[in-house]
Amino acid sequence: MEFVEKQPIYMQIADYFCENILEGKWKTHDRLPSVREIAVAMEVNPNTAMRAFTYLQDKGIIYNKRGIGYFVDEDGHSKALKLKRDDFIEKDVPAFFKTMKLLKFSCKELEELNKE
Amino acid sequence: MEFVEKQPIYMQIADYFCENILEGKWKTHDRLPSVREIAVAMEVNPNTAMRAFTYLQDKGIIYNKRGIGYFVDEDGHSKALKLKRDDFIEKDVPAFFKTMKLLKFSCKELEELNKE
Amino acid sequence: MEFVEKQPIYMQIADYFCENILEGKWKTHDRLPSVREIAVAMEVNPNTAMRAFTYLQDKGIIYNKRGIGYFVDEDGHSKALKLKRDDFIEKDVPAFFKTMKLLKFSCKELEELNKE
Amino acid sequence: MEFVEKQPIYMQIADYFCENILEGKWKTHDRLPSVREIAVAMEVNPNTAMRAFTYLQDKGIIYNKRGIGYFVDEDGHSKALKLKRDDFIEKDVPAFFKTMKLLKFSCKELEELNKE
DNA sequence: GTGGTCTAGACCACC
DNA sequence: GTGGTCTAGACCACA
Repeated sequence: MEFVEKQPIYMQIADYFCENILEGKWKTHDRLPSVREIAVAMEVNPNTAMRAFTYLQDKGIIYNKRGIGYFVDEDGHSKALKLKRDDFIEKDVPAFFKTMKLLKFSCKELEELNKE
Repeated sequence: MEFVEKQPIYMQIADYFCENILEGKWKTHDRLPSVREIAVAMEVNPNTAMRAFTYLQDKGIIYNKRGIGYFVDEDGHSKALKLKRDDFIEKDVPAFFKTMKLLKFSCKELEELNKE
Repeated sequence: MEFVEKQPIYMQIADYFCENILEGKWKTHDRLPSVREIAVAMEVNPNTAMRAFTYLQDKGIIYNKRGIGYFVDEDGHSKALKLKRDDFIEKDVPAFFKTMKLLKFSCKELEELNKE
Repeated sequence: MEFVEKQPIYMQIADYFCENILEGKWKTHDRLPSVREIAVAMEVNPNTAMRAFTYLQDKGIIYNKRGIGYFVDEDGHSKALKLKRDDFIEKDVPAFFKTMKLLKFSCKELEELNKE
């Protein structure tokens, strides 16, 4: 049996910023909080916060101005959307359908929950 | 920010048995593997396996015959179903819809993935 | 005036492995030294060695087997070649031509040095 | 493994003046900017700028008139050229050929890049 | 033994 | 102030 691992903290931070960019909290060329601010606010080591930013930069979602900070990339929103959608389709959706099937959860029931 | 911790192992084991009962692998009054067997098979401390059984017994899904083992309860299947459905409806479904909304994921797209 | 920065150590380590893969010292699916071995051999912190590997893994040059080590990827050689060539063409070659021009260094002279 | 350290700043400044003399920006007996001017312009400690001049004076590329300033030597251009060429031939060219060989970079490819 | 994550804290260059 | 790199050392899961 394989046990489920927790998501690394730096990934959860990256996810957090991804989601906030998708929600429009930070728009193109907006400056994100500094590494140190995040470290304090999230009670995390600066290195861990940094790692989240490095990850997002690698993905082309944010960019860096030396000595100033990190900013949402021109294509940040769309890149974040693609990243999250791919993940959603690959992992979340199949798992969701599997559980639905296991619980004999009908699409009708699902639709009613959606309306609420 | 609060970080997501990993699910305790005993809960993952309890989930595993729940799912297998729902799938019909173990039916009413079937005897489940012994704590020791599970501990060996899953490479887990016997106490951890025991804790999973205690949890399932509390939920009325399995019962215990002293010195013999654990068995699926008369209502085990339905109780497991209810437990899982409640959890599904309370947590998984809202989270799923929230993500769908965030990603502008249409029901149509979802249906197509379901067909595949 | 902008001063030239030194290449980060982890990048120099990554370069080192790149070059050795190109030279054929490590071939496809060969296991590279462990993070700890490198740290000791190069008198570097394990984190720094790790960072070099993470970088090479991101580039698709090496891959990882959990608990075993890092290995040269199927396409590792070609990926490393492309990475290095792009860098060479973008940076080294223009700088080289610029210096040649500055020093009035003819192609003929260059060719003679090449023969030696 | 030995890691490459960055070039000392005073050497980078010396290089800068060498290049400008070679480009003809400063000709024989031209007065170079004062140590203080350089220090301000390059945001560098005056001692560092001074060290660059001392180095160039040692090489016979510039000379000093006490209380007036530094000037390009009679043979400054040719000495600078020799210095740079020697360095180019001893270090840059072999390194360049080595990389070319490693990357299987043909002379033909190089020529085409030169034309552009 | 392996890699992966994380903390604590340092030093650096750039703005 | 900002990020970038690096060290030292810890704990974890996996093999």
